[in-house]
Amino acid sequence: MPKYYITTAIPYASAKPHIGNTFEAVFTDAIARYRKLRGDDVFMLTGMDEHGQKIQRMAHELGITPQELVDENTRLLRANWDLCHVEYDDFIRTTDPRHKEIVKKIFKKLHDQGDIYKGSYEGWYCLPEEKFFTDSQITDSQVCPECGRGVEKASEEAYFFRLSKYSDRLARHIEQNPEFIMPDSRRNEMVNNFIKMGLQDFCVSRTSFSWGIEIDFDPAHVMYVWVDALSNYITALGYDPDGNHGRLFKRYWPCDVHVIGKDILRFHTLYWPALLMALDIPLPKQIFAHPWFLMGQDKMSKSMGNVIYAEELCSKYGTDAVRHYLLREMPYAQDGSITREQFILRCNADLSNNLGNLLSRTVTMGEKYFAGTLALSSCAGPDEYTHELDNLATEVKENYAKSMDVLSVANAMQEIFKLLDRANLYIDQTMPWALAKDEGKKAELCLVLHNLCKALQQASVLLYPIMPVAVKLLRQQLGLPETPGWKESLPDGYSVKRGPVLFPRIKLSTE
RNA sequence: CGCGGAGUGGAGCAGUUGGUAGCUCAUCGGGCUCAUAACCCGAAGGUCGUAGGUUCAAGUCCUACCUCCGCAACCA
Repeated sequence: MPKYYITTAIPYASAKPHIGNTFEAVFTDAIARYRKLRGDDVFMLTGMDEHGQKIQRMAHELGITPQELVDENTRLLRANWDLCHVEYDDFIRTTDPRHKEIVKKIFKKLHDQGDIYKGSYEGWYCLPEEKFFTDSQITDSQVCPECGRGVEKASEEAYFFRLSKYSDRLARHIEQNPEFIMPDSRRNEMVNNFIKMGLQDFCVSRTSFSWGIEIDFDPAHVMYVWVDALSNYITALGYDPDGNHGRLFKRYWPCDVHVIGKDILRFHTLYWPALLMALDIPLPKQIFAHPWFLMGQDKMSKSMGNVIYAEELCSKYGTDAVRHYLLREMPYAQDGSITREQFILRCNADLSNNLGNLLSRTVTMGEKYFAGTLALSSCAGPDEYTHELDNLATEVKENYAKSMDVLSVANAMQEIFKLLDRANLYIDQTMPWALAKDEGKKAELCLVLHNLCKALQQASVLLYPIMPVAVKLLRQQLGLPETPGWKESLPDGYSVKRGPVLFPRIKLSTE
């Protein structure tokens, strides 16, 4: 059985999860569910990044300990994942003892072999904010981008990782493995902006705050984000710098795909691979940087007050509708857009009118004309329509798989709706209500309903990674096992039973 | 001249290797009644950012320009 290891990035524990975090988790979950459906041995990892100065400050301002703060935000994140039916295999927190212990060993090993060295960090320092800023953040005005007060050049003793040493190897690897960074445009950004200019060492420790993993051999320092956070992908699997790796690491590493946001591309495509090279373990096969959701045309931000949270949408319209929207509307490489109106229109068109209504009319006719009991044996033999539907279903499934295989989820979903559209048309073409009036056409009528149930069953398989719970409800009405199988087919005999409306239409006016 | 994208009917988007411009929503007309006022058919609507070029043929390649967005390192 092929293995498949997939991860989300670990969000920073400074705030409750917004719709972008939710998207990433749902997207990753959908891919993981798809791979499981295909029969892979899947391991999905997610977690939380819990250290750093910002956490320390926030906790201080709130009058609580950093640990209390991250405990609460991690709880919120897991609640969000649960709400959205994100089924992960492990959740790693950078404050977990298992993580800290290994990261310390990693840091020590890298230091001992000379990949980490002590130097000094230079930047623009804002005294009142106690923060460093880069040249590009300061512009010409020489004021703090956060508080507007003056900044001055300052330096601080810090450890650095020798990224420069791995420049050439990294460049070669990216060139020889075009699928390593996806989409293409993101790879180009990294290559042109960084690789070609030669990589600079990066800072991996700080002395200006204490909420981080301690560096045992130099207690004045704590680890700065990179070594700490990025390592989560291997510490969770039981990686051991001494070589006594855990079972999971042996089974699942190297990672098949790290799903991340486009904002942290650099760290995952340059820093992380170089760290792995230094540790002498294989690189992940792919880093996929997904785009962002915009609120209409605008970037979502707390200061603009236009941030959307999954909880609200889920409670109003249902989790599966939210998953459907997020996955359907996020393009492969460009930012997607979400507004309340777009959301409602999309749900009504795809879920209520197309999918839900198709199920509804099919099951109703099954009950009305056959008392809910359908059997292939009482159907007429396959006709032209049957072959056409079967061929379409085969084609849709193939295209769906091709798209899902390259993480193009929105395109895969379009395929499913081609089949559902065709089934809705099929009803009008065959007019089962007319067949029902003629006792002599009972077998023909039976075939129509059987073909409709078959189309719904086929669609349910493909929809499962997207909307697991709705699919379960749909299949109940068709008398099928709750969980679909990739290669399953409709049984010869089954009974349909009308259930609650799958996706009630949402009225725009009530909002 | 920093780098990478995007600019397609009212709106949102598809358009792999160049060969009659498609989809969803909205609009208008018609059909049907099994269904969640849902479903089906038809129509109107685009000089595919601008200007050139290559080609028998370009949204699809080349050049220039305009507009918008992202990236531009030790920033979580």
